[in-house]
Amino acid sequence: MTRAPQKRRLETRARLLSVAEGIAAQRGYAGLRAEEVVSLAGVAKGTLFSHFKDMDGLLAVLIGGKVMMLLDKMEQAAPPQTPAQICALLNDQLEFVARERVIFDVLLRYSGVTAAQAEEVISEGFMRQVRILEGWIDAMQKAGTIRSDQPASMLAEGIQGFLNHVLAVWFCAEHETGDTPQAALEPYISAWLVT
Amino acid sequence: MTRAPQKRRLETRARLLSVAEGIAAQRGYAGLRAEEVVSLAGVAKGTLFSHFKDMDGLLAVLIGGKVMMLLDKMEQAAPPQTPAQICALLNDQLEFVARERVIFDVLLRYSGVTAAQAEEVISEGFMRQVRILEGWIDAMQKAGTIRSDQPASMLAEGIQGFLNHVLAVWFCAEHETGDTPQAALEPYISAWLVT
DNA sequence: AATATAAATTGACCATGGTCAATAATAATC
DNA sequence: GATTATTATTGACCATGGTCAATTTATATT
Repeated sequence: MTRAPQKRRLETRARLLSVAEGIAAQRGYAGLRAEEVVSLAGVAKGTLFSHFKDMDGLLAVLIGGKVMMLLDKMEQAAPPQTPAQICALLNDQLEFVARERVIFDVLLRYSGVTAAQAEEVISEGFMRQVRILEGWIDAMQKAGTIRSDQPASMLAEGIQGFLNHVLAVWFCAEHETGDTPQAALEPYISAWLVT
Repeated sequence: MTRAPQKRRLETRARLLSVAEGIAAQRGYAGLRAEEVVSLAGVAKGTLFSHFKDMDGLLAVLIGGKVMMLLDKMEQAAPPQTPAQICALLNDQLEFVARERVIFDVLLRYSGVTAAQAEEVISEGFMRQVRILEGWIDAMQKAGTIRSDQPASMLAEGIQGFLNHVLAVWFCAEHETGDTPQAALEPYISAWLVT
């Protein structure tokens, strides 16, 4: 049987996260160095890796937190009534992920449908997003403004696919094309949801 | 003006690739170690990185080669006439990518719409695949078996999005769900192409 | 053939993530 | 409060990718 973590451990973890967040805010997530985090947090290197499986694990917690905040906002907003409004509500999220390739990478890696590790805030966020989308879509289906030949869950997951797709293209194209991910998303969503 | 590469360089490159391919065939792409490749190829470490930007660059060339072979096969096959047949033709590709997460990662990273580096076989493969899909879809649109309210190019790119989506889910779920990527793909494609 | 210029390769060197036996701090038991 | 068991932390150590000034090899020029 595993015991609850001691107070000291929780404090250490909080310090590591807060330091890491500070660095990330300044130099970006990709700019995080294990050495720097532990030195600023005043702990040894091994401690970091006893709290997080690896650097990606740390990133996942940081990024997962941000995503949760964005989802909170999404949930509070008035439900969309058109595909275009769905896109508008996904704007912030798209903008956040588009900021750094490593965000996209981490989200894609840890956004499992099934949460294996407890620490994986990301899986949770992923599932939560699908649920939100599903709710919206369900309401729109009942209103008759979009197709109803497919279950809402499938349409919702499809939207996540398109989200990832436009982001992938965004990063691959190295921002050469003027198209933002937001602009690229709309046609897909519209075409996906048409009656 | 940059000169054409000398014979020696081409030989070295070929040896590096062949050695790397051998190791990959045995231990998987993720099992490639720079030290091992150069030692088996009989060159110094720096040589490898003068031929390829980094290990991912080497992987990209190896994987890009395989993808090209799969595309050859796809091109030779009889054009599909239903969404299900499209999926069937994408089977091999899906199976190849599903084999190792690192394949998916490399493809996603380098599958840019615009090829920056000459060496990026992957971008080329990516574009070629869209063209093939576009050809199929165009024919099916003319035959009236699928929707025609969207340009073939958009539908083709959407399919690539779904491909990546089911692969992402596949790797995230750690193969827990019995669903293969192939099985997961079909509903999306059907729903995407319906009239 | 001797010399000059450019291409190709080398390997010592560094940066960074990650490990793990040893130690310190905390909680449980007597 | 002394003893034992468990949890938390430590930091020397390793693995691996990647760099770059120096060196060797090939090509052009005289």
